[in-house]
Amino acid sequence: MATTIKDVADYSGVGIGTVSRVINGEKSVKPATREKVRNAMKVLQFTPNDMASRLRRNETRCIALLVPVINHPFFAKFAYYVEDEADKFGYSTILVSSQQRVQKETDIIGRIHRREVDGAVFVTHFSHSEEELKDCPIVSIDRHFGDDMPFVTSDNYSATCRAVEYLIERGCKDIGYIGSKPLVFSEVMERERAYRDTMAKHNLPVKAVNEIILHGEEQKVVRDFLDKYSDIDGVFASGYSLAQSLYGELINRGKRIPDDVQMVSYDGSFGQWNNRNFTCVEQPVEQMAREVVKILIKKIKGEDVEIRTELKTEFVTGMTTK
Amino acid sequence: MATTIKDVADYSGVGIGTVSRVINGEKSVKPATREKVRNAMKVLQFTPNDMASRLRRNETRCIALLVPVINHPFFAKFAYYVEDEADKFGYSTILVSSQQRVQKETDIIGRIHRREVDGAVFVTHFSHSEEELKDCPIVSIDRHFGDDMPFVTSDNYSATCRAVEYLIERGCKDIGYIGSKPLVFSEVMERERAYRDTMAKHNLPVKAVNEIILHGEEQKVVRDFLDKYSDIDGVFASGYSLAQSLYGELINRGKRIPDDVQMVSYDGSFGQWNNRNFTCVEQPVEQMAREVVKILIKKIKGEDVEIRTELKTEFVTGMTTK
DNA sequence: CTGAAAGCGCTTACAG
DNA sequence: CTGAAAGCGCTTACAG
Repeated sequence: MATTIKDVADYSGVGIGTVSRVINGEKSVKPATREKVRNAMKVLQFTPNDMASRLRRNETRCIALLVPVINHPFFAKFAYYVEDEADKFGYSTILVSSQQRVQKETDIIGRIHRREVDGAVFVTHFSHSEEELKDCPIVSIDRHFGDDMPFVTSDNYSATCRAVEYLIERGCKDIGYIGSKPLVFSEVMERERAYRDTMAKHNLPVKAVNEIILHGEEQKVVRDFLDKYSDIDGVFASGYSLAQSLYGELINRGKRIPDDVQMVSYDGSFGQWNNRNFTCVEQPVEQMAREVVKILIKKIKGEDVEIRTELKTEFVTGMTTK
Repeated sequence: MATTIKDVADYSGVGIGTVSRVINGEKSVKPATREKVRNAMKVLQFTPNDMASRLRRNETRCIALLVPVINHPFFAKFAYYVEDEADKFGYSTILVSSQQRVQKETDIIGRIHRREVDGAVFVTHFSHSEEELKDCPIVSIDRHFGDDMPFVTSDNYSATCRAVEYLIERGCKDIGYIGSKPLVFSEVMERERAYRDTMAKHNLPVKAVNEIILHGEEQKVVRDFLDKYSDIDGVFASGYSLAQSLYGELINRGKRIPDDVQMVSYDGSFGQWNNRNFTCVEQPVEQMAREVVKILIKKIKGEDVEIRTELKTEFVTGMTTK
């Protein structure tokens, strides 16, 4: 049996309440008593049992982080900062890769209900009933789940306008758009709208593909896109994986980048893993992660939070445009 | 207040013990009773409280995963499979990126002691006293911490011999080695030994740099390496980040790969993020992750486990060799 | 400043 | 097959 607060109390000749007070650093303990207890803890190598205090306090000090996949540069970087920020507040982060399975997402809601975690950060695709989500402290990235679930997003519309305008400035006339359509309403949809609006404004033809794409299917969609619009001289890719696939496929088809086709993507600069720099709209991943954690913790504590938080992207020029 | 087992018991007119038995699927409950209880649970929207059962059972059903950084392709992929495998056994995975801070590593040991997690998977650099590690269910990758801590590794020595032999077969005469020296004894050290042995066997000169390198410092070490050994026509890089840096720096210096310099690396194929394929020794990341989790769970349950588990790598030829 | 006691929501021998 | 009771290791009014 591990040593408990009771053992420490007996050893130091005080009550268990006093030991608890020392553990929790309450100042209402007489210094002499505190020392006695501290000493006993050291001698007995006592470590307080978290499970017990959690039960008593009714808080787990854990949050769940749900991402579609962790081995993807955007999500990995995001996870890195979520964990770091949560840690600052004394929260642990439970990692869940949904692998696009709705079941794993729903599981998280169960984990909140059964008090395995206090709340969750959702980066995902699926929809969930408002009923299920009721009273669950969840904050999401980009997606809207019901009216009172907070989310953090980036300036999708204006950033995409800027990116498409850039292609036009660089001389592109036939600009394609390739994106992945989310399953629930998401700010990501603003990207396509921005593209269409910009094309309309310049009287340029729309060449868009925007489908539901699961991870791993990018290749096929990219091929279909290029088969359909073989004459493009510019393209906006809504997401890193698509941009990667597109780049590879364009090279395969003998296109030179940026000479024959110029590319801009939403997310594309993950320097640590890739020496190539795409011209891209860079999301403030770190800031988004830290913000989402702060909002979640406020929500867990029952404080009021903003429903919508929009953060600024940065436009980064790289080797995929002239 | 959330509904508890007591509410369910009252509603269905049974004792709380019986409700508990139904929750845990014990077969010793009369079907009629079971139905009554099930119904009550549904009506009252009861969800069992995990914190309580954990305390009572003295198990958290959580493991911690410690990696130096999560936003690195090897660790991210590894994390993906660790989480997936742990989930199969009903365990949640708490993610911790140590960011090379010894403090965060030591913290994990504290988390085990205070029963926040049942055990941990360690992928890391630092050393810890045997005292601290005593009785902690921890399984590591590559590193040896004391004699009774199990670890999973790959066939570092023979795989590196094979890789260096390959460079020799391809005509290299001046083969460099660049690696990161771990802070505690690690199987990774076998790579350098393999390189040196192979060079000796062929009477070729040793041009090795093997330093303690923290993430983010690769660039500098690579530059120093290339300054010192500017005449190499082949190089073995012990790790993905080093290989990436090396590749970039060689290109910067006007070298053509593989025409001027051929490269082989340990880890280098992370297709999902990188269209370039390095010639490399590919570690069985998935298998390593699943194995490490299985061993950890056995250890948590007090079963006997092998101290050393070696898994086979695969040699993959790519565009960095002739 | 501190102790005795109740209670967090479960599980599990024990007895029937 | 099932209930009453003890107990997991803490925290926290309450009373002094």
